[in-house]
Amino acid sequence: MGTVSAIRFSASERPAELGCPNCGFTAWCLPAGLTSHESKQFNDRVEHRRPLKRGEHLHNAGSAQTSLYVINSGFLKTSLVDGDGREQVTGFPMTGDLIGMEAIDSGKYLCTRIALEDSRLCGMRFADFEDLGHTIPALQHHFHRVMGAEIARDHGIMLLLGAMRAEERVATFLLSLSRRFSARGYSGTHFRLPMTRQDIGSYLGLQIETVSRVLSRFSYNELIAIDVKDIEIKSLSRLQQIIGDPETRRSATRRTRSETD
Amino acid sequence: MGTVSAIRFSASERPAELGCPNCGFTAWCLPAGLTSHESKQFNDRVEHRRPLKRGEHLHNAGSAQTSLYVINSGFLKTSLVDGDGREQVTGFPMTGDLIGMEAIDSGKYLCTRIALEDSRLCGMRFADFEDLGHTIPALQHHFHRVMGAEIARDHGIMLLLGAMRAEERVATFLLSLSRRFSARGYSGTHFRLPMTRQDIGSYLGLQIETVSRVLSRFSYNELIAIDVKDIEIKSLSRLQQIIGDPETRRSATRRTRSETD
DNA sequence: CGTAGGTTTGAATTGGGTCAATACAGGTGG
DNA sequence: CCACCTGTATTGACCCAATTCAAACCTACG
Repeated sequence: MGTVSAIRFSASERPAELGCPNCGFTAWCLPAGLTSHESKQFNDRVEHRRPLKRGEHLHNAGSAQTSLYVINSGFLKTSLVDGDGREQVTGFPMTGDLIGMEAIDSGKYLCTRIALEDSRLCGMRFADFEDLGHTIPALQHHFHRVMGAEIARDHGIMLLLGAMRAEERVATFLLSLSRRFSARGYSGTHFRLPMTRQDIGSYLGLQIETVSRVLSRFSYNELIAIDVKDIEIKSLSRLQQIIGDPETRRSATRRTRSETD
Repeated sequence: MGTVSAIRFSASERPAELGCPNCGFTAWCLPAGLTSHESKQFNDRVEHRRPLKRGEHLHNAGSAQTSLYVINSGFLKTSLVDGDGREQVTGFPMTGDLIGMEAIDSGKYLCTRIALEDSRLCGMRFADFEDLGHTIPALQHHFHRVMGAEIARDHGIMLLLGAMRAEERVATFLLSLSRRFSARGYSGTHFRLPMTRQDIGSYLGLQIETVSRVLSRFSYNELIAIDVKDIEIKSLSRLQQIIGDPETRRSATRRTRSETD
């Protein structure tokens, strides 16, 4: 469960033509549209990491090293623990996501990151990353967009936590996962929830019993089919309607199918 | 109430030796430690803005121009409005704060920003800002730290919204305002709340009645003295104890002074 | 195959929301 | 100057969505 350490290959150890095979950063850089020369520069700074096993911590809150990571494959959870031992899950980063940006200001990670399933990731020291940005404007710009997107995402979660009812929160969560799986080429309607009900509850500001009950209700009303962690979304549109519609809210809340009864 | 437009002075219109008098950006740059030459480069790109009157919108959600702003003086509120007209206040930026970063990704502001009191701000087009970053590494680094700090702040609010009870939220809010006023040289124990109860409620995920009741209770228990918007914090430490302490929570919740009754 | 952690479901409880009435402050115009 | 009005704040009474408490029930893995 300890923090894993980075493995840095020297140029000689790693065949140059291989680059970083299936490197998360390489994929992450694609939208930036780097030239092959820039791409090589970039690749040389990447710290390749051994895989994280399920349950392993990438780092804990307060630890001092400041690298950014891109998830190559897998699923993590990001959580804060406040002074009183209360946990708040702030995100579930998956393949292609950049993580660790909250550490830039203080030089310490402020949250703990744990693998929800066996994962692989690539890291880069933030100082190196910033250096590259100075010589590769496209990279810099891409980085700024990703940080801006993270801030926008966080604002969306504030809306969820501050203004939505339990069913809306769960529906929003499922739709968000659906979109993220779709964007990565997986099915957006049939997938496995890699996190526990506890994790979902913490993320959504709900108790586990509430999460469980809402999922059961959605299942009863045939919006989804669910077998513990295996979920199939049967109607994206009806799930979407749950959010913000007081009418739909009422009919889906009670244990009543929309037509019958 | 409409969006104000930027005024850009040409070099000839604006006396070079004046720079930007009391420019928010100049102050914002201080921690970056720019040389005077860099500072001048920077200053030349700042778009000076006319003051915002109380109630005026800096911009609305969806508007396309993407500048970053530093608040020179004053107080704003940042809020999202979702499809169903629900408002979520995501922050109360004040003097020295950098705002607008959520627009970098999509090129559109995702939230509305309104002046809570007469304010002045300086803006800079994001593209200009990024250009300067390429030639001034210290500026770039400072910007990254500020963005990272914003992400960290947002995570803290998620903890507040997802895991705290009403009294803890209000106590956290008051302490955060106290710290921010202190950091700017104002009193950290006696200040004016520039926002309405409605705004506070939206920010904290509570109804206005709840906000009002919690403040009344704090006042009854002599943690604070409050006259509508004028607030005096009588015990920072007891306010701090509210957060996360179930014992204190109970005794402060009921209308009972800690000793008497 | 046993057990610890995770999940579901029911019943009782409650913190905060909703509804309603009143109070109050700051304009505004006569 | 006062009378009026509008938006904001406070307070009380009641209610309900979500939590808490409790009891099975899985199911994964050592």
